[in-house]
Amino acid sequence: MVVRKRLDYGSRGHQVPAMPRVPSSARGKRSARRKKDEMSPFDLLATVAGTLLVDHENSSNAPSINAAALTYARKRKSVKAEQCDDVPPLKSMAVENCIAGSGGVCASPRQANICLAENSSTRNGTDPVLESLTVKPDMLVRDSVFSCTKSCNRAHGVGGIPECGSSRSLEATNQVQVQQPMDGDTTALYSLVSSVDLDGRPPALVSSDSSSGVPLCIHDKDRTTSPLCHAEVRHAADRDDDENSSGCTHPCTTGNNKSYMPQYTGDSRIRKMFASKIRKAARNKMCGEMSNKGSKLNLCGKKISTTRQRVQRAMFKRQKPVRRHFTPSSAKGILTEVKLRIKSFTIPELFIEIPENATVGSLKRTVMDVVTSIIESGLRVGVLLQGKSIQDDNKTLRQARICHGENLENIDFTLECEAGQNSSPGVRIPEEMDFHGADAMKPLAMVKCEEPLSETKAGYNSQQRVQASPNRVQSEHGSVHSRFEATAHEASASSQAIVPVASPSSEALAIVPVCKSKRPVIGQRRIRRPFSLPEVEALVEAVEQLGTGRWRDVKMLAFDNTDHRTYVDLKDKWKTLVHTASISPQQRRGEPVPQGLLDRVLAAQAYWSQQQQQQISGKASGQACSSSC
DNA sequence: GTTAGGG
DNA sequence: CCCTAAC
Repeated sequence: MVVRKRLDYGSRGHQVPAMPRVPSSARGKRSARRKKDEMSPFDLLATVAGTLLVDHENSSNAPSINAAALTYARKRKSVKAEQCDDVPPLKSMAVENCIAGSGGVCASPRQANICLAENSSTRNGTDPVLESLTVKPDMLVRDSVFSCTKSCNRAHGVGGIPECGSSRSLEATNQVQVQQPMDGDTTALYSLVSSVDLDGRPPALVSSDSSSGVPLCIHDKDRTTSPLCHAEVRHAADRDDDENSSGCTHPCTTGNNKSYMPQYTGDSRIRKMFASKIRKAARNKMCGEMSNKGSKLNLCGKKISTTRQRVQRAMFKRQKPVRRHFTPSSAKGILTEVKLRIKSFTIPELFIEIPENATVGSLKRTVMDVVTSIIESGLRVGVLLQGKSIQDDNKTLRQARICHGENLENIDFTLECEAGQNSSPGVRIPEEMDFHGADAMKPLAMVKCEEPLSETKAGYNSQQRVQASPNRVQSEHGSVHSRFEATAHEASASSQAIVPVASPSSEALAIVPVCKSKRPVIGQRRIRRPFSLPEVEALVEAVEQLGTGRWRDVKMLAFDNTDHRTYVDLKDKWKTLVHTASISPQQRRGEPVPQGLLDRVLAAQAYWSQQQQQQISGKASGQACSSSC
């Protein structure tokens, strides 16, 4: 039943999560639980997989692949396990590298950006998406070879594993050479890779997965071997899983998980940052997409029931996006697992103001927050085939020949932040940063460094300093760019240069990614833009004419051409003006407002309040009268 | 979409 | 400035 259900689940019946998802808490503890839970499903799956393979006409190679996949999965876990003994040191190293390599992506230039996003505390290596993507088939193959060799010798002869040139596999570099076990099997390999890498599923299941997924695309040469391999592999996997998981797998995945998607995990810091509904919405949206993708992936069918669920889970999420693009092939009835690579991941340049007393930790957090917010604003995926961007989203993968192994290596993906996509290189000044009217001419001082910062002030000031400009490369890392002003008052401190924000507490450091796009990034707090004297005058005058309670009209009358002042802003400003006028001059802060103006504020406030009272009373009396009458 | 008011 | 309730 279980198996069947799973089969039904996947369009091809290939992908079913072999194991019911265990509560996260439980998942964490793998070894004990795993053996018990996984064994039976595993057997079932293996059996089914074997059947499928046999039935499949074109799946001659599948078996070896499957076996390889299983082995791989196992190996990843158990690189250090006993099995490794058989494997030459180099190989084992290679494997580890590979494994780590998945995480090792960060090492590459491309991932630098991503790494940036990662939580510093966690181990750098692994971008979820990248990681999954990075894993190369070769690795799988290799591993599979080893394991297969060991467990089933037949696989060797059959599978084109031999080609894998084990020697090569050693590639000292994290880059794993892609070795195709057999020609034409690339697809299979890819499928294996993906299946293996995919969400954290137990290795055991992998076999079933691969078998299910691979057959169509792969040309299996020896069906017979498959069953055997499966069985053996499986066992090996079982054996090794526990140990392995703790060993190799762990480091990579764990690190990845933690580091990579903090935003989704509910990092308190981030939550704080995105306190508003909009922000939450944005995050939910992202998560929702992710989950959707995840489900989709599941449909695609990868079930690796290993002990590493925990670890892989994260990977799964990451991979989803990419894999998702390949689902079309499955629509045709063929599931093809492919290895994907992220050619580039562009994150807008970050401009962050750093308080002098900032700590490394605060800087990291700041960067994390910024990157998180940027990423949450959305990512765009681009597909490159042989370096050429594929613009036609409606083109089927088959049309693009993406589902065939020969072209898989030519496919790359790019990730771009939606927020930055429209922005042009260079400094972008958000709409909010635009200066309208007289204010624009004022010298802008980023921060009044000379001025002692009250808590509030510090907070505000610190908030405005981050600017992100996509695609822009800049050498001044960590420097603060004063693109906009914080206070109208004096430009003395530094009207332009990079001025560190003197904030009393590094904690006050807040970042606001700035996007040039007119539409502010969702969830981003607007920069503080104190009302200038002319603005205050205009406001007072308008209110004197229209009264309080007609803020929309006030806006249209006095600030119609000022986009960054909403009627809510005007209302708030009036509120503060009234308050300011009602307190002693010594208690007032900020740019002083002429007493004359404040007097007018009070007068207008009194007048219109009275008017409102009268209206209310009149209304009430009218109602009373009417009711009484 | 506005307004009002608390944070 | 943000957020929300209430219109």
